[in-house]
Amino acid sequence: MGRRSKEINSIAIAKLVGVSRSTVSKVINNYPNISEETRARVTKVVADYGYFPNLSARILAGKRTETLGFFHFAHGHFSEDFLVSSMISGFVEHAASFGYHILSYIVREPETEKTKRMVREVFHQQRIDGGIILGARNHEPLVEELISEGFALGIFDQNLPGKEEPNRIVVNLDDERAASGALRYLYDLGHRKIGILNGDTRRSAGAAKQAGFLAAAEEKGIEIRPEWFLYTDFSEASGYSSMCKFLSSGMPLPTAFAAANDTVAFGAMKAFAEKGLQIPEDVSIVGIDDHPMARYQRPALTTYRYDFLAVMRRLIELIVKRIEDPDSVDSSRREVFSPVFIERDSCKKVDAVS
Amino acid sequence: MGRRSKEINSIAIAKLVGVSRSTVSKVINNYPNISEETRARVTKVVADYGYFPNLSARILAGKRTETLGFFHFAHGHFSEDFLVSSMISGFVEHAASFGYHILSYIVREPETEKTKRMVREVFHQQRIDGGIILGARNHEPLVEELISEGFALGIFDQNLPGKEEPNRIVVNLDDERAASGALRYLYDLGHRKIGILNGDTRRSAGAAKQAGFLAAAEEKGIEIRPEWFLYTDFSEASGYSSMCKFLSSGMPLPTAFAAANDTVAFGAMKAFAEKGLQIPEDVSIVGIDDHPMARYQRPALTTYRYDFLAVMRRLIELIVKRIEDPDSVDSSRREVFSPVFIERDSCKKVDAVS
DNA sequence: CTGAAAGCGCTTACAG
DNA sequence: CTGAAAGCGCTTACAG
Repeated sequence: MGRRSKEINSIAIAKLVGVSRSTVSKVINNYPNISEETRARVTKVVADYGYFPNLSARILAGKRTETLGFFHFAHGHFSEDFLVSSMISGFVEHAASFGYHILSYIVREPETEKTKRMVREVFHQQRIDGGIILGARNHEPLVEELISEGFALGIFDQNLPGKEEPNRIVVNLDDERAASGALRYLYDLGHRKIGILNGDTRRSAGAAKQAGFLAAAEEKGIEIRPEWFLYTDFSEASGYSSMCKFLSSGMPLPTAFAAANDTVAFGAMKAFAEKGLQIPEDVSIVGIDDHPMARYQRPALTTYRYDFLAVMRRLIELIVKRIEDPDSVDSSRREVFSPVFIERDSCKKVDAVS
Repeated sequence: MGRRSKEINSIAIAKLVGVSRSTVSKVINNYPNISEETRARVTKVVADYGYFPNLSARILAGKRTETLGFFHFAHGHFSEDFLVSSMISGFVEHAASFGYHILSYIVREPETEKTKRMVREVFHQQRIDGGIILGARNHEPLVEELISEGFALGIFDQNLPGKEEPNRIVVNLDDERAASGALRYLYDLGHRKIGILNGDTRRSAGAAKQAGFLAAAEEKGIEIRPEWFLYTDFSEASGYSSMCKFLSSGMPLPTAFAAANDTVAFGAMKAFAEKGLQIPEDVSIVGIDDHPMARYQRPALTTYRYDFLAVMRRLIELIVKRIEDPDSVDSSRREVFSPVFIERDSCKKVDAVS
């Protein structure tokens, strides 16, 4: 009928071998002070009967769950899912190499009581040993609450420069460098009239990218005109609608745009296409991420590549270390990864007339 | 220090309210026969103290884990990861709507003792209530073993026509219909010299697609010449190398190819491009899947869309039903979903000369 | 090197 | 409607 019969337990194994459950347990857990002969006999019976110690009983007796929660804060839109979900495979495999299991969650409305409860429950139930947070805003109350409750958290993309943020492991990509690099690249191609498709500045990445755009503009002595500074929330839809609105405003067009991420650039490119504007003939555009789709755009999008996989690997490594030996990792660890420039076909050289 | 202090437990709650642990438990589990007054008092204290019953203790006492294992059999190549991982988000959310958690695994070498042990352990440890299997071959021994051990399994894409396969829920896409449809489409455009990029016939989808290609060819009275029948394992790399080999063989080119999936088509398109062949001017190609990248190809790939998300949703629904009430779902349930044709730019009309 | 016993935190018949 | 007690299956000091 598909119902499972009972599994064999440690008492049965002990009886079979003719030792105590303590001894079985010690063999299973590879403890010292067991004679080779006993160890061998227990091991054999365990293998013969296909015995697997019950996980819940082990956890209840004080063992770790060896499970990590992966919380993807998605804030209602699906824009990043494609990118994020394409990271999951590598993520799961890397965790597995440490012997850890991955429980995945999508967090759509972190401010909702229902969502908060769901997430907190996962931790408080002791379903996981620690969590990985992706896409949360800076100082997301839910995240701060979990940290204050003492849970082990690894966060991707969160930091407010100058602010102390204790008791968390944070791994970031160098957003400021990517953004300023993108702007400088356009400048070096001769562009002086440059527009920005800015991101969500409530998120660390958004704030850092804005800082990068502005710093490079200032460095090169070019002014970003307010009407060329467009706002998005990092989603393709917002990139599209922002650009549509701008294009139908009748304002003069800059010769190039730097976008806060590739997804936003995709949206803008769609808007350009609908208005009959050719890229890069009529307008250049550069993104950030090297989204899997970037090279399939027409034209292929020039961008900064973020090695998300490497970053996530590192985050897992650090969180596992922290879980297994809390003192081995600073209570407030921070690491930054650098992006790599990928030149493709979406930008052209232009006469540098200011 | 990041170490967690102990959580409050049901004894403490009971003491606080002035009732027994049994009563606390009954309130938590929403059992009847509790006075409204008691229920309210317990509920309040539970909320005030942020009490979450320990999961392991509950499972040990006989409750479900409310967790599903998602096992993606990847067979060593990464070809499908992109597609598969793009399904995970929707998958996780849908499971959440049933109150289920998702534990994800990538299974690379199912024949390895190490892998087998890892997978079986997840079930035997009682980490999950049931599993979802994706990408496994027909009669994959590991899967058959799990079924024979009595675990609840939902399988995507597995069936051998005519064979009885008990004790499993199987959900399939209508591969035969997609394949025969693709071939008929080419025929209707006037193509008579048609090549096939076949898939891995050890997998249900591969066998069914081959049957579909062949059936439609027979129906239309066209012959698939052996040299135009190319073999792949569903991966982009194999599509590419198969096509390269064919193109450098000096054999005459058919006017069109039908590919067992989009990924294989992508590989073939790359090979065409490298040989300077234009699509669809020199050769037409049609895929199956509507891979997220299909519309970004140059030219955009004509294909059959598989609604993977809908299929996975249904699979989850069925497996959850089965777990919660084993008699509510046939021990050998089977459902098939139909693909939808998506015409894009990779095929052209041709004079029908046999 | 081995084992008896306590303990982890819940649920569930059962009795009242 | 409520509670005392057994039981789930393990691990871990502790004693020997």
